[in-house]
Amino acid sequence: MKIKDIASLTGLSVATISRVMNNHPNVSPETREKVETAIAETGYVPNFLGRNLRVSKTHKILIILPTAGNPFYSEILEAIQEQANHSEYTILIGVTNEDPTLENKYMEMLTTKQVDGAITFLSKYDKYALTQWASQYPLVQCCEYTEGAKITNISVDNEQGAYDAVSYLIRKGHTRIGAIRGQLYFASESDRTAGYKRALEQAGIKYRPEYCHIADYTPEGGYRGAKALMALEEPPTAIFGYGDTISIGVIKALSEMGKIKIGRTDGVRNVAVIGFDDIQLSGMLSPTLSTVYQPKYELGKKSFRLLMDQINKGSENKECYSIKLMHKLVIRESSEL
Amino acid sequence: MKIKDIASLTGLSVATISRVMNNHPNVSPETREKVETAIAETGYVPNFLGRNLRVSKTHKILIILPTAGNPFYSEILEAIQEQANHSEYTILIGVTNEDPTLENKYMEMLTTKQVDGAITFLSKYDKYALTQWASQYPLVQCCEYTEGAKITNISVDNEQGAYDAVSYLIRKGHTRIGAIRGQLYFASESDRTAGYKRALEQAGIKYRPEYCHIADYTPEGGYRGAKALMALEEPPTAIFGYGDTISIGVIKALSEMGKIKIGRTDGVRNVAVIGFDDIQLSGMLSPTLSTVYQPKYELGKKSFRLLMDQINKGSENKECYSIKLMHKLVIRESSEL
DNA sequence: AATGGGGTTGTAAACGATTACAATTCCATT
DNA sequence: AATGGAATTGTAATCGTTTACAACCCCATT
Repeated sequence: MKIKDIASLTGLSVATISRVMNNHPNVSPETREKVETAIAETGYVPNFLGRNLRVSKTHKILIILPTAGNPFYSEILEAIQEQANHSEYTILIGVTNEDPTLENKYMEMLTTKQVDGAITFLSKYDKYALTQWASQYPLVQCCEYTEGAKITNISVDNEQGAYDAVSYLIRKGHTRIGAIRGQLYFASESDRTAGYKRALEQAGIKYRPEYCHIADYTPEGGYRGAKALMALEEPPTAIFGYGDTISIGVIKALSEMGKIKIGRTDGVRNVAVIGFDDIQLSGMLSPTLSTVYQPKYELGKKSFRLLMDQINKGSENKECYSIKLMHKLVIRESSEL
Repeated sequence: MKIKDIASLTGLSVATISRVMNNHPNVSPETREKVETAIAETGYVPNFLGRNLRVSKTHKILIILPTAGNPFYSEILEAIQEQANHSEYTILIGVTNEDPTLENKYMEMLTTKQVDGAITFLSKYDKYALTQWASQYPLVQCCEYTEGAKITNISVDNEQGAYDAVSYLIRKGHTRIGAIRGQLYFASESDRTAGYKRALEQAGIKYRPEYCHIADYTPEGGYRGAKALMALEEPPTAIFGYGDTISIGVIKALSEMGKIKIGRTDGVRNVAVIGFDDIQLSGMLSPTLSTVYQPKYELGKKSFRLLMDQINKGSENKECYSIKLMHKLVIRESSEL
């Protein structure tokens, strides 16, 4: 069942059928009526392969994620989805697992016209390559940025967020503050490390490399990281996790070791924990997790909007925006016990 | 830059270029060489819109999810992604939020040839409509099934899983067992309820409707559900959550109310909690969550394989399979304190 | 009655690839 | 030298739409 069939069925031309399908104004009410009943009777739906080729649009956008498991991304994704549902766009998801081959494969979907644009959550691109991509295709970078690349990006101020978190711990009297960071893969990470160091420095605390542990952005990573930190000769009295998923594991490890206890009465001091992201789960842990809030809904919504602007604008006027949204330190129990 | 450009550049015909692109055997080594260098020099990549129309394939498959936030789905998705990465297929994700309009919109992507097949995680379809879809397009139903529909589906035995969990609680001496279920939307839910009832009945415990609370599949849902159950005149001594995300909230609520305490010494009996799914987080809670394990990796992998079989098989031989994978009761701390 | 113009419809050329089928070349065989 | 057949290449149709342009009809105006 194709447009031609409807044409012969109604005795009209394919052009007219097409006009009805696309709500073109110049169709007489009678023919429109006739065509619509024919469509309804036959259950005809247009083939997008033909349409897409003709108009050179796919109405699909690609979301490139480093990993599928992190709830932080899921929550942003949810916001993007919501926006997409209100538009005529469908989202496609590509997970790279930090495999450069896959990263390229997904970017190539732009050149091969499989998608109209992309939102990437990666940052370790070559800045020249990235600028090149961004100049040719609708593309926005979310939660990350690549130093020196000309591309629209949107994120929080990770340096300041980390600074705020660590400064808070210092104000609470901590001087031995551990950190559990990711695999050095993201710009957001370097920034958080910079903020961590700045806070220490400002308080006159010297930075100790052994306090900065490298792990996955997973509870398991945080769990192992915390165990390692606490095994040091002089273990930290507070641990800053670079993601809530990490801090979940930190809390688990500390609880297990008796370094965290709710309603403690034995006089021992609990190890303080602070995270980053503020995923939904954070309020549901015991103890609830203090963390740096990222406006995930806005990050997702705005990314989508920025991408749509680029898509609709066409190739002229290719200016790039670099947008910072506000983070917020959220104090719950884990830093207060 | 299109195939024609490469053709004129090399002085060959488009057919030959196409043959080189698709590794057809009948191309002389010299021309192949010549074409390949031309392609490399110009950076030509084929336009998939043209190709897709011609071969009537998109190399995309759609995953239809009820919600984006549940880590249970994320973990299955991860498995599907892994499979897809090894194939030439890309996955597209549609989240319905239980909006029937969206459900239809996504299913229509099959008829409009936007995707080659779909994996759906929904169950409340009209069985005739679903049979109709499944007979016309590659389609598999994952984690759910629709009674009476002819469609390939794969899931665990939810009835037996719930039965095992509740029976275990009964063996541990509990007789007042609460349940927190979802919004009556999934077949898996009805099945779990059936298993819950069967276990009670077999032990001679009468089913009390007020013990069966309805909530969202979220920590917040579980949190509120647990508070409601504990507010009953005769509160339950154990709570079975229909998903780990629910049970996370249950644990939170109970901890807050002092109904769960790790290393309790006051002689009070803790309320037991058990979940369903076994998401990665479950081992990272305090207390760790006892639950019914679902083989998420296999569910994802097998779904993808089953879909590929259908896609590759074409329209002939449309037989449906109904596959049950094994669940497993995983006992951790939350049921043992 | 001729003219002009708005509204409606049709004709046919795209879009960029793949692929039957036909045509050509090249060699070995007779 | 003529023939046949395999290997290679080219021609042109095709996939299902959209859309510029042409064509037509109908009616009001002159």
